[in-house]
Amino acid sequence: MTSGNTPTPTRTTAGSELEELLAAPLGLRERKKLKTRRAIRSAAFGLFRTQGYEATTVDQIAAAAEVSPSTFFRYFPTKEDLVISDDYDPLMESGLRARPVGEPLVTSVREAMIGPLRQILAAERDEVLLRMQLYRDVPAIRARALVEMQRNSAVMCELMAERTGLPATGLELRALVAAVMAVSSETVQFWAEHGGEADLADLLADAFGAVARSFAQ
Amino acid sequence: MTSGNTPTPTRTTAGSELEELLAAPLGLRERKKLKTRRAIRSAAFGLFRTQGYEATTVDQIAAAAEVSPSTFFRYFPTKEDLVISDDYDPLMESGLRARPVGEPLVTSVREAMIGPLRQILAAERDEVLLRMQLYRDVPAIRARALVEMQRNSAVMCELMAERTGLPATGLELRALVAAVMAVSSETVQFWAEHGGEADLADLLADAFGAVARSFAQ
DNA sequence: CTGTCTTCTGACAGTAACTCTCAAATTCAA
DNA sequence: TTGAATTTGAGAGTTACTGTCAGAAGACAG
Repeated sequence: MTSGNTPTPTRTTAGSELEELLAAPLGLRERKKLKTRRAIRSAAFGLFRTQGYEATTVDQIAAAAEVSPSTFFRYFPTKEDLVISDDYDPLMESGLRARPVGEPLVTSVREAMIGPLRQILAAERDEVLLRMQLYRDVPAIRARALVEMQRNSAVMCELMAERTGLPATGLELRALVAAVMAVSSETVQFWAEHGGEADLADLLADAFGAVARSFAQ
Repeated sequence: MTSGNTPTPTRTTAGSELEELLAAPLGLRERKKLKTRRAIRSAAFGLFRTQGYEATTVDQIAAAAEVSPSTFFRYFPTKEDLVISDDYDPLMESGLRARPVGEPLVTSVREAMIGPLRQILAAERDEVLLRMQLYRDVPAIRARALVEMQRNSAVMCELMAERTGLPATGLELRALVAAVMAVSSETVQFWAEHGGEADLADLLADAFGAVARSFAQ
C-alpha cells in the first residue's frame, strides 16, 4: 500500500478522501476535485471488475467518468496509480512512530500495521480485496507495488535509525528492514488470498516466529 | 537476476550464451541467432552507457545492431529484458539443489549464491555493475527485477518444501523464503553500490546475523 | 454585481513501446 | 537442387503517456 497523491500540490493533506470530504468548508473547487477523483476511480474499478484491468483503456475510464483523457492523467499520473495509491502508508508510519522506542521491532510493526488496516477494511472491504487480487494477477500492478514497498523501506530505515542509533544506510539496518517488510507484505497477501478471514495479528506472529526460528539455526 | 529466454522455444538450454557459442556444432541458423542476440544486447548496452536507458529508444538500438525493430522484439519481448535476463538463476538453483538437506538454510543460500556470482563477475564485471546501476536508477528495471525475484521465491518455496516437508504454499515457508530473498538481494545491492569490492560472503553473514539477532528479541 | 486573476478542463498533436500480419529472403533436409 | 520450415523486414495499428494552448469556471477585490 502506498501514499496517495492529490492533484493539488498546494494543499497536501495526509488524511483520507472521506475525511477531507467531511472536514469542513472546502472551497467549491476543492470539493469538485475530490468528486472528480472519486468519480474516476470508481468508474475505473467498475470497469476493472467487469472487463479486467488490462482490457480497460484509459479512454474508456475517462469516458465512463465523463472527463477527458487529459483530465484523467492530471488526477492519476499513470493507470497503475488508480490501484496503487491509497492513504494507508501515512497512517502506518505515524502508528509506528507512536510505538515505544525500546519495544521489539516485530511487535511495533505488528501493532502499527493492524490498526489502520482494520479501519480501512471496515470502510472499503471490497475495494481492498479487489486491489489485492489485482496485485496478485496483474504484473504491472505487482511491479509498481513492489517498487513502492522498496521506497517505504527507505523511510522505515530512517525511522529505525532514529530509534536504534544504527546508520540508516548501513547493511544491518537495510537488511533488517527489508526482511521485516518482506515478511509483512507476504503475510498480508497470504491473508488476502484466504479471503481476509483469519486474524492478521496471529498470522503475523506465526510468520515472524517461523523466520526467527529458521534464522536462529 | 533472472533467467534468460531464448527466442527459440524448441532448443532451450540453461547454459550461458558463451557456452552455447563454444559448444560444438550448432547449425548455421542457431549460430546466427546467437550472434544477433549478442549484437542487439551489446549495441543496447553501448547506447545505455552513453545516453542512459530511458533516452535510448528501441528503434535506435535496432538501428545500431543493424536489425529491424520487429526483429528486436523477437529477441527481447520488452526493452527491460535486455537488462533483466541473464543466466544466473538456473546456476544458483542447481547450486542450491546440490547443498546437503540438513544444512541451515542460510548457509545453503550463501554458498549457492556466491559460486555463480564469482564466475559471472570474472567474465563480465563491467556489465554486471552497469546492470546493478540500472537496477538502482531506472524504476522500470527495478520493478521488473522485483517481480522476477518474487517469481524466484515461488521456485524456492517448492525447493524448500521438498527438503523441509513443510507445505510449499504455507505461510511459514513463504514468509521464510521472502525474508531470505529480501536479505540476499539487499545485500547484493549493497555490495554493488560499494563497487563490488567487499567480500560478499562476509556481507551475507553480517546481514543474516543482524536479522537473526533482531528477530530473536 | 462586475471585472480580473487564477486554476481547471478539453482538444489536439506527438512520441515510444509494443502487437499483428504478410511477403521476401534464408537455411535446412531430402 | 527443390520444397518445406524458419527468420526477417516492412508497415499499419493500438495504447499509455506528454506537452501545448485556448477557453470555461471558480475565487476574489472593489
